[in-house]
Amino acid sequence: MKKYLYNLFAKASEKYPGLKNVSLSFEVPKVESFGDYSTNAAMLLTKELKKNPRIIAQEIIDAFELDKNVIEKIEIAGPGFINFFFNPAYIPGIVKEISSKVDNFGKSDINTGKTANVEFVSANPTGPLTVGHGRNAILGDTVANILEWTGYKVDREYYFNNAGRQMRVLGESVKYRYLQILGDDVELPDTHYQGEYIKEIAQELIDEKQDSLRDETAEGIFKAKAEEVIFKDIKNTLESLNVIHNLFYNEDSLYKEGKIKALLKAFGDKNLIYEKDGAVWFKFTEFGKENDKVIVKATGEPTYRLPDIAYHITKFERNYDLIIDVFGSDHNDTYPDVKIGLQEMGYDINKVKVLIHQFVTILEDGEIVKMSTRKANYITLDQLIEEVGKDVVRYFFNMRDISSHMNFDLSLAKKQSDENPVFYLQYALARICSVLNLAEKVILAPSYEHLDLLKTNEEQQLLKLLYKFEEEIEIAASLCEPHRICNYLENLATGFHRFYTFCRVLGVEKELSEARIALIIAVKIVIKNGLTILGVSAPDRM
RNA sequence: GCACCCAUAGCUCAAUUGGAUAGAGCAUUUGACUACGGAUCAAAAGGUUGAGGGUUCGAAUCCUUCUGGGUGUACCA
Repeated sequence: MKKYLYNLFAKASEKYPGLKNVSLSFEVPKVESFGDYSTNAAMLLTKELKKNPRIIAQEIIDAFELDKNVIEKIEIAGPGFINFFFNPAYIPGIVKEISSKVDNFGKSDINTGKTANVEFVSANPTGPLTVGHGRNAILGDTVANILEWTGYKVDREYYFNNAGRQMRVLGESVKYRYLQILGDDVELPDTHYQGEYIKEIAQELIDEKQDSLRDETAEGIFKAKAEEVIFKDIKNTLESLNVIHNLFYNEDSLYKEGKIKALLKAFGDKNLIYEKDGAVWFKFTEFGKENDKVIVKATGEPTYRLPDIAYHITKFERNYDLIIDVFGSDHNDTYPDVKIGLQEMGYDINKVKVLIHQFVTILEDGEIVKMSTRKANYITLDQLIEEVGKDVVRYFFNMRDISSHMNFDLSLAKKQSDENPVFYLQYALARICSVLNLAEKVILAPSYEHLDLLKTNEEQQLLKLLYKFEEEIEIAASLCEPHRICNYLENLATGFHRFYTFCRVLGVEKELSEARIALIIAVKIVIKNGLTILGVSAPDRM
């Protein structure tokens, strides 16, 4: 319907040239009596034309070539809105379109030919993934899905660092546990990783090598074993959420390929850095930041900023049209530095989109569960998946705007009650499938010949929702906001349930019945496609 | 102190990015199946969008000053 309106305006602008300068937009009014779509184009022209917007609106309407079979009525309302009322017989056409595209309905080609890189999770292998990582993982993966639906070719990338201080501490932690199991009287310092998983890794080493590792350094086999085991666990956890990265980028390769040194030299040539107290500092104060920051420590080791910038440069060198970083809010102070670095190296930082999601607060019986990997008093992502299931985890993390602090009430999620929107959607599907099964038994098939019989209020509302699916995906893609898909699907399911209670599919006259079968098949396809984007399964029964 | 984010119905959250009368679910109250799955539907009630000021035809949304929360503010990543 919207596409039709755009065409209508494009033609009208030949007769009414003022329209060419308007950034045209159509909205579905909140109130039904304001029509199916509405535009504020006339109001946007008031300043330019210095005329009453209602007069402008009338002039625009006069320039239209109208087909009464498509648009029944046009009204000017309020301060100058132009409201469009579509012909009810035109609206069911969407059902036919859906039936021909099926799994591809909702896909568009607005970004075909472009490539995107979505970097997410990127946790260093120091411990199991937390619930916070879960939000990150689901957000990144779903954004990637949405981008793919608009035509992007997407790489899902995981950036990690298996060197550095944290990993050293990890190796030491394992060695302490190893010695403890062997009966040595050593204490694990507070500063080290306290989790049970450390003991398990130590036990594995004992099973494999007994006490022969007593004199090995913590940096050697202990660290290596820990990394191997933990990374495998991380990948397993992600896989159980259907999150699969196709690229892994190790920070180490930046050093091996000399990219760190080269970048440092480039910064030097551009006079962006200086030495002080044996360290190398970047002049962030010249870019409005409060302090300059160290990028190479006195020990000669870079801080994370330098490799982060070098890493992002590789993304530019790999020619992505869109570069997305997914971070938790604890990183919100670091990416501006990276952007400054990139900008000074001459890269177009508009290609970089940083998604900062807020923290997840876990509530259990009304109590807040605080989380820290090192102190090990957290709920792991694995535990969460086990408690509530993959579908609920994926849906819950997707359904909120990323900028909102999210409360995840465990006791509530465990209940799996009707408060859970996942079941609401899946129930709609199950109902549709059930009706379709019965239809088959009485030898009724969908027919697209008499769709104009779909004219009750409930049917028309449902049909109009179907039109919006593709558009919602496009908006969700351009804003990187997966929660819009959830909102849309819940609306669609409501529309269906309402239709279901007021309109019988079976047991009415044959032509109407066939048209309604066609309608619910279309609804089923759209719900299924929506759930596919979210990574939630779409069962035929439940 | 400074930076970023948040504040909307009793609770958890939306609001087509500046649009017309701010919407859902839960909880509360009241209705609806001898027929396609009642994990459903209909209706009532619930609001000074944290407070004040500004911008304009029009503000939950933009600017500003407060208040209250979150996250950072390392020669950790």
